[in-house]
Amino acid sequence: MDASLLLKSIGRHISLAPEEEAHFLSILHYKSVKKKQFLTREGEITRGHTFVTSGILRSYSIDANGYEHVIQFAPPGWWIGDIGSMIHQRPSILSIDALEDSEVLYIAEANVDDLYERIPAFERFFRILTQNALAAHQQRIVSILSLPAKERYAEFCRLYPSLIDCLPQKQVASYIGVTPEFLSKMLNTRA
Amino acid sequence: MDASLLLKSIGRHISLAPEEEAHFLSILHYKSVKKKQFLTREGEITRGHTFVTSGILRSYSIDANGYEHVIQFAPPGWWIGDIGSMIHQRPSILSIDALEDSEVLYIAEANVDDLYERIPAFERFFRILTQNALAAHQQRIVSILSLPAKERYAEFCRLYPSLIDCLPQKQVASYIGVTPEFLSKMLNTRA
DNA sequence: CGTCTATTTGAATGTACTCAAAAGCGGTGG
DNA sequence: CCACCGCTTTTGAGTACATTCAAATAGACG
Repeated sequence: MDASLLLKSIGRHISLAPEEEAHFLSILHYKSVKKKQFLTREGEITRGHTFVTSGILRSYSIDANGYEHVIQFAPPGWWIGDIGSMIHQRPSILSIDALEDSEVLYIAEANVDDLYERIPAFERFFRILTQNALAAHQQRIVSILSLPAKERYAEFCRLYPSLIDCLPQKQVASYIGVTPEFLSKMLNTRA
Repeated sequence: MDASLLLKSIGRHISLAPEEEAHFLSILHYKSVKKKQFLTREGEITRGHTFVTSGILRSYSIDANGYEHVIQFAPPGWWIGDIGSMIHQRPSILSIDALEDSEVLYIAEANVDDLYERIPAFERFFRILTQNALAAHQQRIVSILSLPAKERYAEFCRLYPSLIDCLPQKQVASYIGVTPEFLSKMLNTRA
């Protein structure tokens, strides 16, 4: 279990005393998620705060017709989860699975409050993390409401250039909110 | 300037010593925003964390065709702002104005970091606040991507029953992502 | 009362979807 | 190493949900 990426990410916002770091590492769990395996299924309670160290995961909802809608992709260095399920301890409305063989580290929800008590700096860390996520979500809502499909695609390419060439087109279509057929036509129609 | 609603809201998550509360109140600014007046215009840097004490505000983006898209409504007891502009101190992509004569309290962005230093409990308060907002935004993205217009409207009615009968239909249409004409037809077409 | 904005209604249009089928691509096993 | 299988991508025809534009009606406010 290699927590170096996670510690580096934390170190960008707060500094931990050696014993604090040790305690943090002691409550960390490791999990391997092979391609197509689930980390969480819709209806389950979320496992906790999950950080991706390798591979790539996605969270998505399933609509009344059985179609999937991707809410987030999580390459290494990103956190993923159904935040509503996490904070209210209610069944998840999202499923999370792996698009490639992946590895994650997570903090069980049961340990999170204790972590905040012991090491208040984590309040700050997760505040910053959550504010960044909120800004991204807000931006996404603006895009979905304000931009036509073609520009939502362009924006996705701009924001996540490294994801574009490692994701199946079908997944990108689902993220920007169009059918795979429509995205294909869009990309193959000049002008 | 009546901060009782704000203090009550804070008290639900953290407790403050009398001198902490006094310090907090001392950095609070009051502003009246009359109907149709702006709190923030697109392109400006956000004023800071803003809490509504009376009236109702909305944040919205304007697309290439000049159409408005409502991101959030803020009745009394709610916070509002362009979080991206706030945390990165960059120009706002949202405009915020008042739908009714309103009053807000805000903390200037310049004082926020100092507030976190002096009273670390505010790290916790804003962490919780932001997590709740993130959960709501995530839910909204799921709805926009997964539900047809009719059900997005039904969900809005379910989530914000008190807003439905105090908002012009046009504003609700903008929030759920349809034109006012279409919402009108939707509501006047029996099943 | 007059003005301004919101809502309704209608007709024409367009963006994106559904369904179907063919073609491409990658992985796996014989 | 090639053949086959499953999944993704492409392409096409028909359709639907939602938009645009226009005009009439209704409400709210000074």
